[in-house]
Amino acid sequence: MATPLQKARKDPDSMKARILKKARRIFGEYGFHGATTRMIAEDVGIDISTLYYHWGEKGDLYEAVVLDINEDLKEKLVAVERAIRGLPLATRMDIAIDRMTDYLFDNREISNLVLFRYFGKTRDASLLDFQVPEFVSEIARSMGLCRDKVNVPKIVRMHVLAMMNAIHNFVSGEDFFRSMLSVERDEYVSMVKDTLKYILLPAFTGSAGENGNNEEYGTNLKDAKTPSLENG
Amino acid sequence: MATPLQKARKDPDSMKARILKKARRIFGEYGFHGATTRMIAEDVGIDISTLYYHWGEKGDLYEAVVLDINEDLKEKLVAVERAIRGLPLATRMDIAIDRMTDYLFDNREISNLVLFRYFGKTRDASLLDFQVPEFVSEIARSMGLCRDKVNVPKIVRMHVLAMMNAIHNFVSGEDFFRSMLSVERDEYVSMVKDTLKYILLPAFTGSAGENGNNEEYGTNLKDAKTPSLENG
DNA sequence: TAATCTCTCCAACAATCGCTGGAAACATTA
DNA sequence: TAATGTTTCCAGCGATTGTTGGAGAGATTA
Repeated sequence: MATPLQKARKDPDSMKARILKKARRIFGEYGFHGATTRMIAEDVGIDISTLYYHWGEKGDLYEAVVLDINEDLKEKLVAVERAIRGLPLATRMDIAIDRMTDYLFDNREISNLVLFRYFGKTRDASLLDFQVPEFVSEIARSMGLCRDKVNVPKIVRMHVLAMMNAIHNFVSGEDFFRSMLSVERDEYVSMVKDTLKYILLPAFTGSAGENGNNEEYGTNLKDAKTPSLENG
Repeated sequence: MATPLQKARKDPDSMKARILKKARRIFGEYGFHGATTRMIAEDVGIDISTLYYHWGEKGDLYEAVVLDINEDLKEKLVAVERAIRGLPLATRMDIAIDRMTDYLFDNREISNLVLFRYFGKTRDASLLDFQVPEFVSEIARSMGLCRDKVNVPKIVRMHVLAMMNAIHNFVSGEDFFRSMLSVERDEYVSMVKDTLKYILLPAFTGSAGENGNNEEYGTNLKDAKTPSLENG
């Protein structure tokens, strides 16, 4: 018994998938209340009732969008984890920042929607009460930021949140920040990466550009075996 | 010739000011489209047409709200700058983080509205085309993060953006992150401060908890005379 | 062919949106 | 007191919102 979301992800050419794709973009740009079902339907090129035929209420479509990007995000995190496994901590972070930044710049709706979920509220609270796993602990483990692989300390989860938020902010606020700094797209992207590394690497690896020797993070962990996201 | 906003800020007991205060909170919680003029009027306890009598269109009220929090933010930055002037860089950052975090936790709508402005769009773009000064260069100067006091380099402005965004995120996302971590309010606030310092201090001052000896920032700047925000 | 199922659109619904005209209530001035 | 100006509310406007019923078009099955 496949859910509508599973069907859509299985067949990307189906009408369900086409609607979902546009819905991601529009919900991401305007938020839940800023987006209208008519905007989405018009973007797909279909009548509005066709949209309702496939996805039901606006809230259901929004939930599908959130779960959809969550699935994409998880797949990407697994791929990044595989790429950095076994490398020293500083290298792991360097690569992870590069890859996640590139990926999110190519899929801006993801950052937009994550931030909307963090910071925005809905008039009808019951529309947003569905649960979405947040991966912070998994990221902490795959980065090797804590020794205890079962129970990730709260403060470490805060550190991961700070990292992820920093990336999402620069991706999602691109238009605003770029016009503020008067830079082109390419220059902005590389400035984002530089800034993220400038700020994050020293904190987690000891000093900028070098491998970790911080007493809490670093040395003993930089090539520690880390558990996998893939069986979650 | 005083603008409505100036009148409201001058007399905090006036109806204009009472409406503005509630509007800050509701626009901050729900965003421009999520908030309705009826919600605001109901919150003040007045009829909706009274709101329109004082503030005109919804977009005008929203603009007044944004300019209002901007003025508050500027005043706070001036106060913080005065408190940290002349101190070593690490101390400056430590105090600035503490004060700004406390202030924004006490005035969450500010962080909410700043983030909405960065990441959200409006259906009618012309509603948001008013300009708001962004203070990034002033913050960079008052923190002593650059030598050239006239022209703050773009990469330094990016660093300031990263700092400010990190604070706004934790303030604005309090509900979400707290339920994610299962912590009480007080514990969350102190975890936020710890995390901000853990991440930001090493990058800007060389190593955690110590004064700066970074070759770009730090040494020569930690007690440099910095220009003031007050005459802006 | 007839019947059934899947899909798409047209038209319209009630509710809510931003917004306004005009009448009261109140305060100020003459 | 009378006249004028300011503030507030009631009632309602047109437009847009989310949402639905029902009629077709097309493919599949009987």
